[in-house]
Amino acid sequence: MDLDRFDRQLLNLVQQDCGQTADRLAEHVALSPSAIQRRLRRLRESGVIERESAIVDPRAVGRPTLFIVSLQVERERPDLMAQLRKWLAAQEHVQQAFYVTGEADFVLVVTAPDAETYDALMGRLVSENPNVARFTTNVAMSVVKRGLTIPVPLEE
Amino acid sequence: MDLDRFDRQLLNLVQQDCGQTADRLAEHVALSPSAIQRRLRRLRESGVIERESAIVDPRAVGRPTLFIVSLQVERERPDLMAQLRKWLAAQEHVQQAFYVTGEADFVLVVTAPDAETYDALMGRLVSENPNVARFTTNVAMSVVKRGLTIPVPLEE
DNA sequence: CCTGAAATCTGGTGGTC
DNA sequence: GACCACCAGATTTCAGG
Repeated sequence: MDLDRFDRQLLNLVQQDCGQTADRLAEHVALSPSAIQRRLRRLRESGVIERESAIVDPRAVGRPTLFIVSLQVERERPDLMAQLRKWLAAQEHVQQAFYVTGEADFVLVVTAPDAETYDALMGRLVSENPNVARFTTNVAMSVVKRGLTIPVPLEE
Repeated sequence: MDLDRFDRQLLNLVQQDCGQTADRLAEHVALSPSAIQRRLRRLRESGVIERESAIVDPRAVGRPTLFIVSLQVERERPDLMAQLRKWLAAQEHVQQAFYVTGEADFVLVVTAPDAETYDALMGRLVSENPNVARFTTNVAMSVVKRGLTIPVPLEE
């Protein structure tokens, strides 16, 4: 699917706020509201817009602590690697998981209400995934920025 | 602001999909649609729901590469620390930035269309922020999971 | 005071040019 | 891509618990 200038503008706007009406979006995109709606629908159906999600304040729901985890694994067994990926994806406390180059093999972003919950999770991680060699934890003392926004250039 | 069982259910649902109608949400929450709408509005106005955002597929917009960066700084100068935070928050390519304990001082998640763009950004990081001592980069080869969802327990 | 129900009104959907 | 008619959902108001 290729995106023209209008689609790109829409993507930038909708990443900031996907609750806006088409009329409101039309103030920025020089397109009629119905054209905007049709484009948004196409973007959703084609999977360019993966999901529309509410971002909640962690402090408000009593889940304040974020942990950044670097994970080293034994890479010999492809089946265990697949299992680990599945395991990570299934854990609700694991917000994000990346398979990376470098010293670490995976980098995780984990939320937990407290250190005990986090410890329990990591205990299960190592006991249920035999190819996990070791991990190091960084506790987030403050969140400087938080989002999944991807800047979309208007011209390719 | 304190949240009852219904609010907590709503937050979990709306983190998965904030485009749902109140009727649809009512199928899961045992509340009338109008009660749901009022609660959602309150959650937004009180800041429990910070933002509602579309999540776009990085591949679809030609910005496929994610970098995980560990940053070490000289911590002597509080003013420079504040400046660095501001700088990070202002960079559109910096999706996330955490101030952490441990070996690293900051962990960043950065998007870029290619390595050159990334290099240029990091060049500006060090030249415009004199207290940046060093950084190490991990390139994300694959994204196992990606989200900002916080599991909200129904009972406090 | 908060929840559920009815009426109004705004925004989204599909056809057509 | 814009215009128009139709319908679904959101907002407001009111009654009941």
